[in-house]
Amino acid sequence: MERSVQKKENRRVRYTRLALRESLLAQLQKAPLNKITVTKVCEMADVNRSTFYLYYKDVYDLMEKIENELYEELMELIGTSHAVLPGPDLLRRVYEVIYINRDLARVVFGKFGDKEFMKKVSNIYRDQALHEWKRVLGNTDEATLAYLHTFITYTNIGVVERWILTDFQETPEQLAKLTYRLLQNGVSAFINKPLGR
Amino acid sequence: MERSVQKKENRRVRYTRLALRESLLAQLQKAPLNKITVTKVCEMADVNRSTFYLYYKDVYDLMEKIENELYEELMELIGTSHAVLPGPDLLRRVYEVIYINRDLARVVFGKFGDKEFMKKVSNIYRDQALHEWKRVLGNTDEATLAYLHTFITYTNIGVVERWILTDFQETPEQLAKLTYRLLQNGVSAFINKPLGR
DNA sequence: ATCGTTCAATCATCACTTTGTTGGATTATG
DNA sequence: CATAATCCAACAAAGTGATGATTGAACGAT
Repeated sequence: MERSVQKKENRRVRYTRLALRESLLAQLQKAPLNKITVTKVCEMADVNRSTFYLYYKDVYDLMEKIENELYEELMELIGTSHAVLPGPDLLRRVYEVIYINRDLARVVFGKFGDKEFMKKVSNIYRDQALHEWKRVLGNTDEATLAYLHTFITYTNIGVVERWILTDFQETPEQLAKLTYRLLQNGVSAFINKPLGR
Repeated sequence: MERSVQKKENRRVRYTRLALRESLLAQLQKAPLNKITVTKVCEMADVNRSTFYLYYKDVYDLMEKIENELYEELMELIGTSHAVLPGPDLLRRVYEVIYINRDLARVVFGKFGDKEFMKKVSNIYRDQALHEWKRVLGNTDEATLAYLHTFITYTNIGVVERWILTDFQETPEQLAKLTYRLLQNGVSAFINKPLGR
């Protein structure tokens, strides 16, 4: 019985953190982050404001911490991939994690969510895949590679955002296939004719 | 001589608006919008705070107004297009507008910029092109069309963001070609095999 | 178990800044 | 000159950080 990472955080501490977290997420359903004050979050959470500052710098900091939990989970999945493109299998697993956390995802990626976050997630690929790209695409110049990465990232972001927006109509499996097809076709544009500035 | 929209704004009014606008943009170079207060904007602009509230609700409102100027300009270009894809020619003209306004664009799309804005711009296509898509793609279901639109939007966003981030290395012409190639190839994925949920 | 003891976690209160709003004085424009 | 635009200053209300005091969970001794 020794989940090493799990620290022996006080029941108090865990409750406080959870209360603040839930309060923020609840309020994000009604208002954008910039309209949500530390005071209001603490009121709803029934936690003293000074306690809030003990853990977080401001509401943005709190939001970041919440996001990071999802991020870490996705990181573990993606971090091991070394392909040119995220394969349909990896995509499916990523989408499954998002689906499982869909209550959180709706808020994080939703109308009032942080648009930067998804980009950060997609960037996990970058370093993993960079040298693999070079191998396949030959001596393509840096600028082309950069646009390739951008293309992969944003196709992913767009698909996922719409998926969430339309309330997860497709299965992770179906969405993975769709994304992969988009990526394959887009990338072929690079392979056949590099940017050649 | 009757530019109907142009109202007969006072020289004073125009100056006040400009001062506030420049002040905000200046501060956005150093801090995100949520750290910028009305008070500070007015100080730097040397405009009384009550005057600020005469024109804008808060800093977010001011930012929105600034963005809308760029938006209107792009709107005029894009609003007349009816093709399945934004053609290389239209893309070039759009990129040229962005290039001309690159000082503003850097801030709007930059590190502390509003990520929603670009999406809004890209959405101008949507309504224009929707029925054209149906014509070309046959009786494709709504979901597939939605993803098609998302794909077009985000490819565009990604390319432009990177373009700005890397300080406008390519010419609008070159960038238009690149984007068009990406879009063409991606869309072909839809044409050949619709989503078929 | 029950009791202290200890120390982290939480709270109550402070001084300060920002926010909207208002009424009236001042200034610039047409 | 008339008046629209701006400034001034004063206000209550709200939000912010930081302080030192208070509480309660964990633990060893009884």
